[in-house]
Amino acid sequence: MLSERRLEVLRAIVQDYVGTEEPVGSKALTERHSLGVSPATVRNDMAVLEDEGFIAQPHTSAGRIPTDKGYRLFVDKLAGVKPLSSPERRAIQNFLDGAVDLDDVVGRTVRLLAQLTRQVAVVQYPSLTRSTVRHVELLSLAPARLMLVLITDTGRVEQRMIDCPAPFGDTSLADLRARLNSRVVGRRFADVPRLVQDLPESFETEDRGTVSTVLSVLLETLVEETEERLIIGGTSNLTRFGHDFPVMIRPVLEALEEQVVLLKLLGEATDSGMTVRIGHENAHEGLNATSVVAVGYGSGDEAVAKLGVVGPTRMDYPGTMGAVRAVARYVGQILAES
Amino acid sequence: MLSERRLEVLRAIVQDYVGTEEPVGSKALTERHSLGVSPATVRNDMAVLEDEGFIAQPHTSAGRIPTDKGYRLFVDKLAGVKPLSSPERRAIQNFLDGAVDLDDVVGRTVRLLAQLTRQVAVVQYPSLTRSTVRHVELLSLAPARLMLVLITDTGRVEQRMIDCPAPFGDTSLADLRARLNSRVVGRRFADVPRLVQDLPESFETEDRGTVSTVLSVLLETLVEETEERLIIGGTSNLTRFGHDFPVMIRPVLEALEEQVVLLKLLGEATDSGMTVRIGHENAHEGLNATSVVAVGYGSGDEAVAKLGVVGPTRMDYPGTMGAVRAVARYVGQILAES
DNA sequence: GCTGGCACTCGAACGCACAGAGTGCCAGGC
DNA sequence: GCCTGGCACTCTGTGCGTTCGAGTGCCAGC
Repeated sequence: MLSERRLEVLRAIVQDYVGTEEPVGSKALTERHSLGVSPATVRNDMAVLEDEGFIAQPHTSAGRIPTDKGYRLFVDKLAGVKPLSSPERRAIQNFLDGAVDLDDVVGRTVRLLAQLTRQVAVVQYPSLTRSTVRHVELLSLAPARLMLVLITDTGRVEQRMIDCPAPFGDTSLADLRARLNSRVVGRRFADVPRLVQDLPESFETEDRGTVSTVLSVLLETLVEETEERLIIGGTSNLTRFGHDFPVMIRPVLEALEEQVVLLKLLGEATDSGMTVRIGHENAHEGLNATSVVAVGYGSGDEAVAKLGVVGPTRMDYPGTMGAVRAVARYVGQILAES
Repeated sequence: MLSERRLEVLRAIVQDYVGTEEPVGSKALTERHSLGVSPATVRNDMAVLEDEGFIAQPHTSAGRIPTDKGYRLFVDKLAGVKPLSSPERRAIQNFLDGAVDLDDVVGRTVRLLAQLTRQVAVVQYPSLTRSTVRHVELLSLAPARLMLVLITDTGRVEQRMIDCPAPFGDTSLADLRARLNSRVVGRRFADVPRLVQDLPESFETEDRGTVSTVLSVLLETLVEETEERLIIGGTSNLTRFGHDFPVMIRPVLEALEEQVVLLKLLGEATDSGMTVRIGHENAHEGLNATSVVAVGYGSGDEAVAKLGVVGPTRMDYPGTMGAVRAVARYVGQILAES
């Protein structure tokens, strides 16, 4: 186990490196932090930290920079989550309160998060899997053409066109609409299939085909839309990445364009609490030079989706974590209110 | 007026520079193009072209590169639109045919365009202004709470919650729904306000407040949603921008994040035909080093929205224009079918 | 176990010379 | 009048050697 002072040295190295973006040497360390010991002592400590793999030298006779393992220790043991200042909190609340609908909430959230952390923000739309049904509507557009509209408790609306196998009368339509709603409103998506499976049987033979079609489209929508959407923002912050950045930024932009990658990334984050993945801890190769800070958010006590930021491993972890957590909370509140 | 050969020299310069990304000299030009004259002659022509402002030298004793004005002449007079190969066309069609709904169409389009041109693609959602109403639906969620659903002929769906000033009976609701639809279905958004303005008068006094509320929400939706949405893709292509690109790419990413800027950009494009804005022709400062190729697309003969690409001024104009035009056409077809 | 001292290493910065590409201009030929 | 070959000139990019300084590792002493 590392001594108290060595941990302190590591913390100082991380803080300085994050601030200056340059390898930090023993002399600079003692000057900028009151460690109570001389540079020589710090050098010894650094040698140990390097042996243990927490820091590294880009080249002989340069200062040290933290390794992924060093950041990991920093995040786990040395850094707290820095709470936002109250002006900041007020600003968040004001900004999010102005949102008019779900798209707007998500859009504002991603901009806010990007601005607050000065990094790339990723916000997932509230998942349908854990949502409940607020209303199902069936509209007749033509004799054999229906539109299905599905409204969730998080305000999301999905619609689908349905071509019926046979013309479907207005009374049957009203009937189906009423029965559907009485069974599924307030229920979770996951429960819907079970709740509607026997519906066709209660209709006249001639209508059963259409009812089945409608149900299959409904179920399909539930499944398809479980495949989540997300939006990203603040990509221009990538330009502050580092000196050698053409080579750094390319794979990151590519990874960010692959929604699949991002969804997997957020999916890997634990449901409760904040997840920080540092450098090579990220499965995706293009993100090996980045860290991801993610957290779940939701309208109630349960997370319905996740949000987070992607930035260089050399990031201000306490500040970033504080911002991410605060934003997630406020978004949750907003969703609960609407 | 420039002689035929000088134009030919300009064309050669543009082509070579686009290909190699390096200033092109007189010797290289004569070697790679059969101009039928010697380097010395080409040098004289280049001197003239430079006097006229079509090309420039980064520094004395370097080759020439085209100026914005040079690209402008190239696009206007020297370059055709390069049609896509038929395998490419088939690929486009297959890719777009797989789309399941409007979001999917737009999403696929943007990816396709980015891939085809290897640049940043921008696709605007079909505008509501020129759309017509397919259906208006009113749902009663609670005694004094309604949901308004608006469906357009381009498949777009908008919904709004409405809190009524007074409870609203089911018969009144059905009545309002029927009258609304009979007046506005098939009509253009722009005409809707005129068509519904006298509706409240035909209802009982106690319902007039609610009817007015519903109408005002409807009109509000029409106006609000005229504020268009758009999506972008292929930002990682920016990394192929140039050598000195941190400084180049930053303002571009920032501009791309400002939806307002992009909408204005597309809005400036003429409705019919293709618009090419080169370098400083773009009003936005951050895009002074980029060119924008945009074109309208629509389900019928009229454009309902625009799409295009943003890339370095040093781009393959004929190829890009060909891809943009082809994609716009196929998207139009897809929209017309659905 | 901490400290000061010291020799050593290595990258960044600077100056310099050189090669190469490209130009402008001029005199001569068709 | 237009094109061409030749030539001197002007740059930039590159390679090389030197210097400078930050930072290290190690050691002897407290």
